[in-house]
Amino acid sequence: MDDGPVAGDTPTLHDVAREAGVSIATASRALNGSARNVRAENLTRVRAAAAKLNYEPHLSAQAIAKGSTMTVALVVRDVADPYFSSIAAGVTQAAREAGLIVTMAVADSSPERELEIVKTLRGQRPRIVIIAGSRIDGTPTRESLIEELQEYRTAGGQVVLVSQRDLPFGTVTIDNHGGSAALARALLSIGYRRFAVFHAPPSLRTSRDRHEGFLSGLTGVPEPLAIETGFTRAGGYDAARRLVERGLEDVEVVFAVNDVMAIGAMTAFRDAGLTPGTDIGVAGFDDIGSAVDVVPSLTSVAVPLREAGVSAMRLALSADAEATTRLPVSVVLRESTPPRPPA
Amino acid sequence: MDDGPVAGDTPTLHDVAREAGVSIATASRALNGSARNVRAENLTRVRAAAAKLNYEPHLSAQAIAKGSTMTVALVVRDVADPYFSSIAAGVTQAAREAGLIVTMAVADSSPERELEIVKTLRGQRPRIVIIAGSRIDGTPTRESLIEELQEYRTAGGQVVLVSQRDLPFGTVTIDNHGGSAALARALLSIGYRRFAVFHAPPSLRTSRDRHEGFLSGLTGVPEPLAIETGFTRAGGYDAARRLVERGLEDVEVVFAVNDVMAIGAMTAFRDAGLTPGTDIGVAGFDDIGSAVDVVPSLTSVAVPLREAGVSAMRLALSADAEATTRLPVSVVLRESTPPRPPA
DNA sequence: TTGTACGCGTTATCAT
DNA sequence: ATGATAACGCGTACAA
Repeated sequence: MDDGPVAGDTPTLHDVAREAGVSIATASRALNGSARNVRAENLTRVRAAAAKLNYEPHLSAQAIAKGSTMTVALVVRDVADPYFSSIAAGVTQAAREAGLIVTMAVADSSPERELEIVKTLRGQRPRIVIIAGSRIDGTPTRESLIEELQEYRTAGGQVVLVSQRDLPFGTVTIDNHGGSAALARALLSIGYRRFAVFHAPPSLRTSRDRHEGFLSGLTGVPEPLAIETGFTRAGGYDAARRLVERGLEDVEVVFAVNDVMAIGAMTAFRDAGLTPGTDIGVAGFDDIGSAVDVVPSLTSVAVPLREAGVSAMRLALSADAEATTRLPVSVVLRESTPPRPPA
Repeated sequence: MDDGPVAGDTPTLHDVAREAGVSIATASRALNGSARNVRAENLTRVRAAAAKLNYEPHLSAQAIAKGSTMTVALVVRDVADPYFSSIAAGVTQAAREAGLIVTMAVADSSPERELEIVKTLRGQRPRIVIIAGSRIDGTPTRESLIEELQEYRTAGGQVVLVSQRDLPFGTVTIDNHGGSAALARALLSIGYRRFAVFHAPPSLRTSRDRHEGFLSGLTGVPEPLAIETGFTRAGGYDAARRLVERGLEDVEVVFAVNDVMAIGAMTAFRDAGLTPGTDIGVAGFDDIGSAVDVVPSLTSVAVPLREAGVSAMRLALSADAEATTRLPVSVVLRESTPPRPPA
């Protein structure tokens, strides 16, 4: 009658080996390594012992022994934002399928914070680093960040950026420019001629691309009115309020560079006594879940966010260091931009 | 002129020590341990060397050397759901303040998957395990899960459950029962008398608590009509459709046990030609962000989700193994339940 | 205060 | 096929 390990102690490989009556090396082989090179009987004995002791290998120990981890480090701007949480969902799903563990850090829209995260993240020695929604465009930390990310590479890690292009790393982009252009053409085709654009500061690359893409899709109409504001619901609300104060004049439809801005704008219009869809058209970008639940339902450009997360992982696992995946988007016309009869 | 470590190699403490001309032990003390016991000059030398080499300590190595990690393992039902992503935001924020690393796993609404996750998670030897939105009520895996979680405890880890009570672990609950009762009283006070409840199967504890709480708040009115459906937007849509098909009869207001269900229900009513708020009142629970952006804006019960995540971390760090934090909720009446003049 | 040496749990190399 | 044993990178007694 053996009394096993001391109560309250987590069993180690050593305990399993002892329980199975084999050496620790054989136990290791039976559980993790090349199971082919171990006698069938010992294999079952070890497995039985592991099950009996409820043994789980110590990942950290494995990591330092093998010289590499099973970790993918995910950095997002804000988990609570449906945009990023959808990407995170895709990443975790793909990571699970690949048997990897996901660690998550939140950058809070701060480039400094982001740099700090990426720095300390190195301590984890992640196999893969995925950064979603960074705004490293034109920030003073840009160079340092690139440098820091290079180090992961030389250390054998993969770096993938989501929706951040022009950097020497694997990249998953969504076709912001093309999607906005397609939206512009769609709105033209159903009769709209006078446009306004609610956009964020151009240093935010996503906003700039969508803005420019929209302009490129407009032909033969007056220059749209551009209102700069925040990339948030509050920003959209504020821009709409300013537009109303200044006088709608002949603006027929507003394109907000993302859905939450568009939804905020709709609420602002309504607060000002205007009915979105009827008095003024509204379109967004992202096609977030609630786009179909607002009234009127929101015209938008559908972005496969979850797919973006999955693609990021796929890219990282492909070991193709600087490949780019561009995700297709699709225009979804809804009630917020009803067809407009020619004047 | 020294040539430092081989290019492409991640510097170790050994490299730092060599660069600074001290022993590994001194380098270790200077960077992490008791910095008091090292001469000022060596301290600066080591720090300079670490900075020059851009050294980051290998967390896995630290973990096995110290015998404990800096990891908090977060298990959520679905990251893409705003409910859980808000909790996750709170957890990551609090973890950051405590200098801990968050790993995230998604349980996909499956108790089996949840058990599997909790099992393999042990490999991480997390300091803290936080489980949000489990549905371990009455499932066959319940006992195994409890047993598994106990092991974390005996291994020196902390376990905290969010919105899951009656288990021998730290718990953060939201006052589902009380909040629903308060909502019921509020609706009574503005004139509603005939109710319907859209709820999920009672094995889902959250749904059951909200349902029962609502009933307990109703006095002197007919038994509400109860429609069982899924805990999702689609479930809400479906329940509303069924209610309409069956005939609204005298139902004046619907309470859906969460907001996404309520929003789905509103869309279903509208699809059926009814105007929510006017033809039928609708109320939800959670007060998710889009509650103010739907039309009519949704009456709900506000839940401090982010706070829940923060509280879970606080609880875990307090080392008070089985304490319970109950988060207060508050009724928010909006346009979806306009005051109803007495008949 | 500093350095030496051992231990953490695992994998991998090398004999056997 | 199996068992010693040397790594892996770090913390920390212990000795100096």
